[in-house]
Amino acid sequence: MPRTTLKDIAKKLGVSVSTVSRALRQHPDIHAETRRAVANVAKELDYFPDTHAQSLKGGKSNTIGIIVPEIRHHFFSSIISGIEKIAYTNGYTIMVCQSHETSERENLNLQALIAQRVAGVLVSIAEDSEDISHFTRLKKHDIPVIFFDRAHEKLVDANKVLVNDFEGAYTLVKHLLSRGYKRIAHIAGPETVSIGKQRHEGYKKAMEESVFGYDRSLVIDGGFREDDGQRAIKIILQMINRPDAVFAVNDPVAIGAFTTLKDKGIKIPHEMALAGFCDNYFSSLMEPQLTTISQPANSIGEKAAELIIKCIENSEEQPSTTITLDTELKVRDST
Amino acid sequence: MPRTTLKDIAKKLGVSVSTVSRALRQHPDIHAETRRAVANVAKELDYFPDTHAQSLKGGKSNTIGIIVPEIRHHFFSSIISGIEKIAYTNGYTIMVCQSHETSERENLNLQALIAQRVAGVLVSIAEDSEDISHFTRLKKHDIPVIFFDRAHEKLVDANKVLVNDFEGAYTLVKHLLSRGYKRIAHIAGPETVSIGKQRHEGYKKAMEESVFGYDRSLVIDGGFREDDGQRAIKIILQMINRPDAVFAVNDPVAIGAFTTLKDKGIKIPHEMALAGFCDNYFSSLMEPQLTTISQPANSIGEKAAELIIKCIENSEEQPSTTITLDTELKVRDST
DNA sequence: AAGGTTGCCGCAAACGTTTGCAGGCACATT
DNA sequence: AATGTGCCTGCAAACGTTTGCGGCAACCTT
Repeated sequence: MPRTTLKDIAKKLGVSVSTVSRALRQHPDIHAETRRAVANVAKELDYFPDTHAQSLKGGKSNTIGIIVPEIRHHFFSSIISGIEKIAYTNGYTIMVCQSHETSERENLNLQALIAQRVAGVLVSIAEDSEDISHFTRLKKHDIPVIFFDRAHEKLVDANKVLVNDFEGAYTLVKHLLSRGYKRIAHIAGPETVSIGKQRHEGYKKAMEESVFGYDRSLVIDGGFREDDGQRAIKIILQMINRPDAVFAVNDPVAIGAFTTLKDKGIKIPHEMALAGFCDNYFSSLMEPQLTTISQPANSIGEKAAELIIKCIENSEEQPSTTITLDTELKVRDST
Repeated sequence: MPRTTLKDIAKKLGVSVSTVSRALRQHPDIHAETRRAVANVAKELDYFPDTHAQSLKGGKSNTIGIIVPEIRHHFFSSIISGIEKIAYTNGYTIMVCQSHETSERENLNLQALIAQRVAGVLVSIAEDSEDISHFTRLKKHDIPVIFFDRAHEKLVDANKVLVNDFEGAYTLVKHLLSRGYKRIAHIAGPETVSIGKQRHEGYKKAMEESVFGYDRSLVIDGGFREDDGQRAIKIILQMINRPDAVFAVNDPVAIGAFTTLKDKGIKIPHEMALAGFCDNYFSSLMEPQLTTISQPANSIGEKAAELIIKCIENSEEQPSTTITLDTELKVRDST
């Protein structure tokens, strides 16, 4: 059975296709009775407008594209959940892509989204996004884009929804210092990505203000994934003057460090304290519960969705805005 | 700037639109030189075919719809990840919807997916899906559908990718019995959903074979969400003859029970053992690590994606198949 | 040289919608 | 009776693609 179209309804009622279209869209030109009749037949025949035909005609679709590094990370799936909620209530559907932390995949995802004529794109960039030229293609295609959680340092005039990375890191490290930890290591992310740079800066400032000072050798560079955390913590454990606390740049890295520490039988926090930027949900499930800077994943998604919809619907160029959400220090057992 | 179309390329080269279309699709009728010229201009102008126009013409899109109860659950996001991987390598994109465990939202999601003319739908039904008539609409629209993880008992001739729920539950409860637990409670899910029924059945059989027998009063009915687990474990804790072990039907329920037990300071497994059907990742992060029947979430997604693509591409009606994946008993600290 | 073959290309229709414009009808106004 | 005024509806074009069919050269065959 081919899908039912406007033509089917029109034929059944002996009216024209345009009348049916207008009737369904509540156009005032159409007689109330006709409208009712159309509505009835439409329901009877289980009619839906074909979104492809609609977008083809209108040049726009009602789909919002999302690119995240990994769907599986609770932090990102929570954000997606937040996005979906807002998108849904505004009549948009979402299309989710994963970059797997590579800009190559990011680029391909972007192609697919452009081909889909998405109304807008929400993206949290991959850890290796050195070259960000692929995002300029969106501009060429007049597709608004919003960067959430992670942005690139070169992206200055862009819409962003971020958390207060610098301040969060600063607060957390201050907390560690106040707890009496003396050698605090930092498992850092790539400097080109905002959360990598800003969190490192926050750590740096707090350390500089301490009696111990900032020591670059206590910073282990890496990516944003679990195995980066595993690798880094092993390096830290072999340091001559072993640190007594670790600040991990994000969720997977903290978990990688966490599991490795447990595997090696190292007691948290007595032998090594651990804290990081984490999803609240996760860190409270673990044992010991992790002290973290908790990030409002859902709100990030909601704000980002609200902003992109605003950009889509007021198509006049908006000034680029940055929304910064506050983080919260959650002191728990791991420090 | 409007997007570049076939017409733009054609105009620039002084050929017809159809020639450009064929050239890009490697049609043998087109001269090699022409084809090269077209390819060059296409790249220069950053051309992508408009998927809406394509689907409108072909009546099919390259989008696969997915409906899950919650994206945020690691189990489902892992499945989605598996689906995305296979879909991606076969040139499909995915569109993700959440039912939030209500069949009402499920229905609306379905509408959106039909309107999108998705090529196929993968769905894990909501816990309250009593009425499943909305799925028959897909059939009317000639859209293949595959149920993964959860199916409905009334869906007999449908494609399914499930895990061996009955056997998994049976094996797990046998394990608990062999560990010496005497009063094993079961936090059950809705009977209309396959995983609810089958896991209960597995539990029942194992108990019937034990010296203790099957006692319906040890089974607490509920849904599939975290608060169901919390509610159920509280009931269990207040039982006159308190059980010494609990088998939770799924991931969120087990976590709900877990956190509640910890909050109340009840030692696992000494005062109460806990086990469940869980995602492997999760259960190994918790402390004590949870004994579980681990489910191959990624494989479920991959198999489901492979199957739906087969259904889409061999459009002749396939006989309905059910793929059952094996589970694995992971004995850990919680029992 | 007439007819046949082959290689390359364009015309036009079709997919399902939306929408500016025009037209037809009934009624009220001169 | 002719004109004007709403009200309702239909025509047709357009969005960007794909594709069957036909056309027109150039070449080959007898």
